[in-house]
Amino acid sequence: MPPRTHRRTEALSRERIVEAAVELLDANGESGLTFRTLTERLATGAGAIYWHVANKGELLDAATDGVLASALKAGSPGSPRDEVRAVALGLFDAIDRHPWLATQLALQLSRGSVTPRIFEAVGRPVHALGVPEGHRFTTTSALVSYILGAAGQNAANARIPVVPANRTEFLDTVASAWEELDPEEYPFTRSVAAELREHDDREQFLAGVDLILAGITAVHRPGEPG
Amino acid sequence: MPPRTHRRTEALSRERIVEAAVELLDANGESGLTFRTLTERLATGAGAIYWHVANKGELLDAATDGVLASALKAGSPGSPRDEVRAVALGLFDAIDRHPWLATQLALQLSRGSVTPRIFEAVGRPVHALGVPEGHRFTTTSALVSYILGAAGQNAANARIPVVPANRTEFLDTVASAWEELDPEEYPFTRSVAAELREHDDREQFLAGVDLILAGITAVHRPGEPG
DNA sequence: ACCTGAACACCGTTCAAGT
DNA sequence: ACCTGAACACCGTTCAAGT
Repeated sequence: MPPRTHRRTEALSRERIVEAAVELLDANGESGLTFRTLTERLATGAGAIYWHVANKGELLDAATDGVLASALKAGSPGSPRDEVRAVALGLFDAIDRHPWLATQLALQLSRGSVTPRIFEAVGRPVHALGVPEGHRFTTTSALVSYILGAAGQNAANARIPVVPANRTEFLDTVASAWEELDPEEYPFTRSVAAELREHDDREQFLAGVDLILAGITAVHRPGEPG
Repeated sequence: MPPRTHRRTEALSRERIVEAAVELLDANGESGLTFRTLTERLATGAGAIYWHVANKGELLDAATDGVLASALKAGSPGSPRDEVRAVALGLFDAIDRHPWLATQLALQLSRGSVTPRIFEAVGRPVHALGVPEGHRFTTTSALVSYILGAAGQNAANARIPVVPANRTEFLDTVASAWEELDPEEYPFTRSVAAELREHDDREQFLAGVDLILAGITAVHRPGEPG
């Protein structure tokens, strides 16, 4: 029996290609996915991949679709507010695990199936919250914009390679830099450096969601507590 | 006197390079800026550009910085709320004019001088609004996230080349597509297609800002009107 | 000190040729 | 029907050579 230097070659398929693409993106970021790394990983030629996938854009779309689907499918047992929070956190955590997702979502939001899926997930609880017709689209858009914007910033942070244990130290460095800023030009940013040092990304993200929820309540159901 | 086929060659400088880069980005998007197009435009060689600029990343940083500076420097005469709106609109319009700016801001927000500048511009009026210490960082972050997220989505839309006159028609196409969605899976998105058809991007953006401002008021100054 | 432009390594994509 | 891998056009970057 000859030594098996490579593991058994499974049949190439669209799924296996997309799966490998996601792994490469997760491991090495946007620039980690090239047709060279992909052919190497799949032990095949470039043409083989192009047989299953039209081009790199389609590959990125498929990767985005897959990851997005699993991010949005979390069950939603609680109140509308809890559901909004759950959907928001689902997207936040997905982008945290797959930083490239933020860029892709921003690029794909305009066209395709991405927008309706996110819209639907956020819009249902918005409706349930009692937001009147004529305001639901705008309200849902505001939430989606916030969620994607905040998660995208977080993803940008995640791209800076920092050992989790050093995160405190990292925040400390940034906070110290803020404290060194010109007091004439940056009085506010300086004054808020201490809050930066102590904040938690996830908590802060949720606080923003709650702020918008409070705004929704204030505008549309002014009688009730936030 | 010989015919002047090219206009007089001005001295190459960092400023002239960055200026040309912005023009190429505005005209043809992210992919419109390459060292080939840039050398052609400036009638020079690649090495000449590298003499003034370390690499493409630095060039993009400089382009971002310049455009951002002019976007944030609008005077602010009114109330804190008006100032928040003015800063938000300034960024929104800048990204509308320079769609590539959204991507750059998202990528650069983590490090560098970009964050403090935006933070300062948004944070000052937040402070003036009466948000108490301990909540200013989170509140400002929420606004900045929303502003960049919403503007980024808008920039993604702007990347789809549509003649302004056809915009109504374009929205109509998207809205019609939404109305064709599976009623089981997308009840909310379908129900909101009509609102999509009639919305105005800029108004909607401001409505989101106002929603967050209402939330801030509700949470931190519960006695006062939104 | 500043500029030229050929050369290099790398990228996405194509395609004739194989099985 | 599916895969191979050389080839193509293009990209960012370098660098010996010029002025």
